[in-house]
Amino acid sequence: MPGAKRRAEAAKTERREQILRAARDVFARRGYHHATIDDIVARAGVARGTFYLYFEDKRAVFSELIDRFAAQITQSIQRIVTDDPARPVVQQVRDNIRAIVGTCLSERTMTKILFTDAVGVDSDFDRKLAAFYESAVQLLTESLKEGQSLGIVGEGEPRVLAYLTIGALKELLYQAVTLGFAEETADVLTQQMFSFLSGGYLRFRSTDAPPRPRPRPRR
Amino acid sequence: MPGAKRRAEAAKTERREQILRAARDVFARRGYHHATIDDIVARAGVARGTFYLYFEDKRAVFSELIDRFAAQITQSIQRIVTDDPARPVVQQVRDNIRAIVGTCLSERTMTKILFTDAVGVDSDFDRKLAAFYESAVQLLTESLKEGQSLGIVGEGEPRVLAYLTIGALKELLYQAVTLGFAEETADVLTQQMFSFLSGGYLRFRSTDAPPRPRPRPRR
DNA sequence: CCTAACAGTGACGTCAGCGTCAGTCTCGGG
DNA sequence: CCCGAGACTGACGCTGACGTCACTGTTAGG
Repeated sequence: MPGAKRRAEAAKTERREQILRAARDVFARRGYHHATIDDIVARAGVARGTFYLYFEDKRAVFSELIDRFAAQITQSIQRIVTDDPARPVVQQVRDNIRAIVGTCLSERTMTKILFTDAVGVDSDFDRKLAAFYESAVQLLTESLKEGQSLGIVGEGEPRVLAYLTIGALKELLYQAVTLGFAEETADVLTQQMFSFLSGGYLRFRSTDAPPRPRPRPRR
Repeated sequence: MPGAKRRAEAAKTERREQILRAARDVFARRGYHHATIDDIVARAGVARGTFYLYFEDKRAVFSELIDRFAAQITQSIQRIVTDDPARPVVQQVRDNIRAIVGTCLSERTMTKILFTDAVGVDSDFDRKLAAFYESAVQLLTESLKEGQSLGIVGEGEPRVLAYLTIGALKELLYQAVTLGFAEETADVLTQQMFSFLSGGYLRFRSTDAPPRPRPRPRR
């Protein structure tokens, strides 16, 4: 029977997933460093030895979880194109923010893990993560540079702007997930983030402030 | 001799400091979780037992380091007053940003530790830290509300704005410290942060964007 | 029905890091 | 000069988590 092999294959994959899910929950609850293999196998309902049939060690499961989540986020971001009149850049920017917010709100557990435990696991892992992070910063920096030359992005060191942007977004997402905001708030958060990027919030009568547009009263 | 006792006292304090410094350096190099008591005493040049004469355990040293640093940051922030014509609010905001940036740049090691290791130490410690963090958010949120009623701060949920602000600042500081920016860049960073808060950076012809001021061309 | 292949098990030996404490050293007061 | 208080030391025993491996259970093919 050729189906037998296939069924066995599927069962193995499912077991793997089962362990991954258990690990994810345990990491979220106890934090990477306090989580033990025993916690994970207990949660997954398998024996200690079984874990080692599927993963090298704790670090390996963690790594796989993060890799998947990182890929999920990366996928949700669309590179911005400036030559499509049907899709204004504003909308594309908004869509990207929205997509990231949506992904994080639908994967709260992983979001929390990514933001609280991913740093300090291991120096190798830290390097890998830093590389991923750097590529995100790089992408945004490039986009900002391009935006500046198109007059869509204001003056300022692009890389610094990228840090500020990512930092703000990270914090917003972290809090949203931690405080348990409903998934429906995604649009509101996107709006707030977008408006923050568009105009900041400080409004001074342009005295000694740097050359910047003065706000007009609403409407 | 009454001075004898005092000298002994001073020696003890100095020893304590010596261990604290060693611990700080070890935490920065290896991260909280990978740092061992042996690492710390080796660096401090004292025996294992001595450590326990001064601190309960690893967590206690760490806690003291963080407490001191948190106090240092808290001190550097001045509550904003709106009724002193000699000190415009703009300047006070700027000064606060500048003070925080300055503190973090002059205490790079602690800044790095605070941002990378402080979360996930221990659930008690996490709670303490969350409380400190919350008080900062609270303070900023209140200020923003007040600012809104004075027309200095634009519309938006104050608490969300607080998260965005703190997130941006955190990331900026973390990167500045990690990438080893010179202390002289403090003013530049302050300027960038301030200008980010003042006007964001996205500039769109006001088509479908939310009601916001349209940028005037510079000068 | 038998058995080989293989997934799953969990008791076991190992070890890193911890906190202790009996003993040593130092130094100031008598 | 001697003694005792107290700072300091580091070898020691303990523990909790790890990864292994000899064994057990299951199932498909003969």
